[in-house]
Amino acid sequence: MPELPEAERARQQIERVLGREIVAVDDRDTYVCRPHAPGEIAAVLVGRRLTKAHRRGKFLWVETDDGGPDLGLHLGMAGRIAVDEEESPNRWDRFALEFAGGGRMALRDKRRLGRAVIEPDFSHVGPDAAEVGRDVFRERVGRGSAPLKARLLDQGVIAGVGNLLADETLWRAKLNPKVAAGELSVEELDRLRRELRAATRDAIRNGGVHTGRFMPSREKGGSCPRDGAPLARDTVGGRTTYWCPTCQPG
DNA sequence: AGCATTGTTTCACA
DNA sequence: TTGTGAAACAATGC
Repeated sequence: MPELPEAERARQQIERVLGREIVAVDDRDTYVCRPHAPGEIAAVLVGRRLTKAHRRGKFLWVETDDGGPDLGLHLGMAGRIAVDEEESPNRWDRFALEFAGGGRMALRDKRRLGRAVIEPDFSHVGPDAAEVGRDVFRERVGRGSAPLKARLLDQGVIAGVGNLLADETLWRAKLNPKVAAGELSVEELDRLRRELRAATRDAIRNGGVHTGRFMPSREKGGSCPRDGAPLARDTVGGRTTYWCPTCQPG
């Protein structure tokens, strides 16, 4: 599920619990909470309140009051933020905060690749894919011999693009995922950025990356929503990739 | 049974 | 040293 649009939704969920006093923390999952030992996160959060929720790409972090440490969260491959839900606690809650008055916020993640950590380090994370300016986008994305899609997926280049959003964006921009990123013209880079922003905005508004226009066709036997051509399928940047060979020519 | 998976990190290699 | 690509990680679903 989680790419930039889902992470933004998660950030908005976190905002619902700002200001509440934390009375308990479940940080027993030593994989999700690595490198922290059980109880370590609890020790610094109990008694505090979350004050502000931030996001850069798919990375989330929350400030705490009185100069307390930031709490970093990542949804991994299948996580989401569950706030004050009925079925809580849930067997797939990998990390959770309990608040005074009975409320609860959990990182609910079947795959267990999500992450909860104190004082997260984002020094190797690029600018947010939906916020990055034109000139910075040109400079960061439009270089290298790696396939364009691999460049988009590199969170150190720009942050927030996942496998589905990459396919959706490249289809909208009519660019081939396999072309070397450094070969793009300035016009193509600007078009790519424009479609990335539009695809991201649409996904946030409509409820997730799976609501993209290209997504229903993105399966074996699928055809292009624009011209009906059978889609091509291959592994690009280490991920399964679909594209239209007609309107996204190499 | 075997394979794929909306993500990130680590490691090997050029 | 830098850039690129594959494998590992965990667990579920088809």
